[in-house]
Amino acid sequence: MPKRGYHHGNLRQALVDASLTLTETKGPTGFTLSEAAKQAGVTPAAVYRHFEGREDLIAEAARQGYEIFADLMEYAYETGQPSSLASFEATGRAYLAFARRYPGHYVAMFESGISINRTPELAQVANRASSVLEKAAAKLSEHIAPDKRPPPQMFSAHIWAMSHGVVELFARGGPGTKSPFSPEDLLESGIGIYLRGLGLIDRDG
Amino acid sequence: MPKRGYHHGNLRQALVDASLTLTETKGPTGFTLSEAAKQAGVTPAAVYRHFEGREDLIAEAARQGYEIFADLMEYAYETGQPSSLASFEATGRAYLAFARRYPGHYVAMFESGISINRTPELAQVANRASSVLEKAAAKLSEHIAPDKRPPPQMFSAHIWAMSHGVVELFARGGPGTKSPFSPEDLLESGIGIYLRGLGLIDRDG
DNA sequence: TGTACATCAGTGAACGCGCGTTCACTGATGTAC
DNA sequence: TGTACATCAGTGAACGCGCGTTCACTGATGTAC
Repeated sequence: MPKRGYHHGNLRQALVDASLTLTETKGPTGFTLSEAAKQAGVTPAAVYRHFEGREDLIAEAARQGYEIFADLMEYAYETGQPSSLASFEATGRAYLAFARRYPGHYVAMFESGISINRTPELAQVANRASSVLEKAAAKLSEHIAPDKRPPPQMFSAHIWAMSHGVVELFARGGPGTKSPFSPEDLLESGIGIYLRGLGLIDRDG
Repeated sequence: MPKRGYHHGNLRQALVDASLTLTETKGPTGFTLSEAAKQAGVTPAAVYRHFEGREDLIAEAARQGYEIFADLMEYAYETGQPSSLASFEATGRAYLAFARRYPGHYVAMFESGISINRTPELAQVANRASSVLEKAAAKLSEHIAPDKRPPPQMFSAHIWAMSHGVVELFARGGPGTKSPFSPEDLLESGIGIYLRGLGLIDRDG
């Protein structure tokens, strides 16, 4: 329990949490500094004790998101080991699982317009997340004959794109919401077909 | 040439065009009714002669986007005929080409938060666009043995997701911008590998 | 344990701003005779 | 062709609102003696 009373106790994190709830329920536009402050039970001015301003607050929410995201990806990767195929598939699933479970973070990271290069710290943690996927792709590509092996960054990009597309179009009330397939099924089958195309899964597997 | 003078001549479309330029240069947040009016050389109040309000203006921009989009997809489809494979690939390329060439429309359609179901008219034209892709997928699936044929809506969804993901992450200043591959190459190769996975392209093709 | 004092997290009032929207109006354009 | 009139597209002033941000302040908390 945080301390109560005149001093909040842990206002900084409470503000981040409020921001996440807001972006989650009202979308990236719905978030305002004032509303976040109000939701944390505090005056808008109090925010400036902990953040430089509005952008800084969103950036911190995004940073925490990337942190969780990178952890999740790393965990998924290790869960799949020692099979590089299982590792790769697990990271794909982890992407969607993250979007589902941390929608506020997801919006802050990908839809709030915050630049990855806003601070070195943010760039670094974002990079950690994507390098897990690249590592998984690199390991996997060792199973492809060198002469017909596409660059691993290329197919990690493909999987990232498909995952992101599924999330945006089919999992977040987007234009594809009326699809008869669940986002999970869609991504699972999509990755499956793709890996078959790389010759990494049996034609009938 | 539109008429000049006190009466604008074609203010309605001028406002839509101004909105498109704004969303294109400043993102979905950068658009305001007042700014669009200003850019069209007119008072904000004048907008209400032609639109119900802010939302209605964005919706019209999106509607025009879907119209162009659907036309482009249909044209791409026909260009590929009689080969169903060529048709399918062409529609995928058309998606990215549309995003490139009509960035304002793209934002209005996919990032402005406008619901596809805002008006029946909007829903209908959006549906026309996606049904082209579904038709292309259906034709293509005839070349797959019936017992191992996934539902055509499923793989049209896969291609749509990958296309959208490539656009958002790699073609619009997103987090993947530092990728060494062009969005076009990424999408082309991604679709290629995917179609190989469906058994529709030769392993070495 | 008690007192004096420094620190600093949060207050509350105020600011300037641009927003979307409304309203009564004006004056250019189009039409009837 | 000229005049009277109806239409209606755009004006400009005004509105209430919530925003992000600033500032001098206050009072709770922590520390030194």
